[in-house]
Amino acid sequence: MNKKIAVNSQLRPRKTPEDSIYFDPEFSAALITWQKQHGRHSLPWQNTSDAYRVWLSEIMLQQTQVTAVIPYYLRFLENFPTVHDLAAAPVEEVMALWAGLGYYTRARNLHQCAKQVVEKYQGIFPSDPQLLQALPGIGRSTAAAVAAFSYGTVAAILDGNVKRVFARVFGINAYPGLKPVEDDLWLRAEALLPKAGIAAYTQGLMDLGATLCTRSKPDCLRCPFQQRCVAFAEGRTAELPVRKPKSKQKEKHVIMLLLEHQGEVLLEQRPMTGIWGGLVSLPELDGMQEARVIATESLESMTMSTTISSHDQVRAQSMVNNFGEIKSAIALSPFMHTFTHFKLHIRVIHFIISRRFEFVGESNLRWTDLKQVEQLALPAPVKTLLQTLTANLI
DNA sequence: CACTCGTGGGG
DNA sequence: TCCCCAAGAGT
Repeated sequence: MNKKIAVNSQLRPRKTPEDSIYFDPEFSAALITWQKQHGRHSLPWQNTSDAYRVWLSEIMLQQTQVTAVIPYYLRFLENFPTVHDLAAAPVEEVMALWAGLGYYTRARNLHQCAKQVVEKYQGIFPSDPQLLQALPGIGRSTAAAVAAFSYGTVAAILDGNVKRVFARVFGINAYPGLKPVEDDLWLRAEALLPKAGIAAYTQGLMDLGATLCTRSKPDCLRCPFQQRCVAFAEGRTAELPVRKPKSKQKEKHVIMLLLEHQGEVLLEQRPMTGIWGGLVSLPELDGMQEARVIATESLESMTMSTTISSHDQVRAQSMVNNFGEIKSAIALSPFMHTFTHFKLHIRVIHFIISRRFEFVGESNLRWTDLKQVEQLALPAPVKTLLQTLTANLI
């Protein structure tokens, strides 16, 4: 008896949906039918099985809404029609095209991934999700989506849409971000996979979550799962999925130096790690040290407090000492930029100077023509600021 | 594994 | 104004 089981498991080394207590072929059948009739069919990255386009869209859509992605996707395709074009491009160009879309590690991984696909796979994305997942920027869910849409490989996705749909349909009473809960959701996702029609099924999960099973005001009357949905039956669509436990918003402060000289501004390449990693931005002083820059119209009365860190003090003083004649020093209105995990209070001091100073040795600082703003990988608020500055100069 | 990493839109 | 969070991955 035991021997027979062992033989069976050897013949079927991989777990199939039938093995799971969550197995339910009617789920996928209903979803596939719905998707074909009511799903989305004309998004820019649909109606193609080109793995490059599928992959590009999936990376951009990670944690990002469709409406935000569309212009970036089209721009990338124009500049990089194939994975070979992307792989051959300088990383600065990739970063510049990505600027504004957020999560900038995605852009560097995108570029690295393109290079690896060209080198290892002759520019042809593999169809095996495990091989895809070994590439930078491609996780379990993205690997499955790319394989399914490009090659019809049967593999499970588990994105925000799927988590929300499952949480409601199956009445999951715990925050989906918790490890054990997410593990259970993966088991369900695997068990519910169809034998055929994986592309329509995968698209259906996304479409259902995006168009009907939205986080607020879900359109349950048109939902193909209304009859079986736990949340609908119990009137708990507003409570499910369980919200993320809120952690207190941290706040940070920073002072940015906007040094301008004859249509040029001083910009600094940011380190690869941390916020806005790898982007170009304005030089910063650490505002957490209660730094105070008192900017006035006259050079003589411009002072900087000594309460800032020694590093920043040296940095600021070296700049100030090299200003030459300061034509004007104006503190712009402070503003705030909100991230997922904290708020950044930004104060910008705008100096217009008469002499452009240079730097000794290696430096991440460089003077840049304001006309190049559009081609630079700038953080969204900094880009807005510089665009406003440019507009006012005209 | 809990945390980090952007931005824009909706309620 | 403020909070939530969207086609997640890397550490």
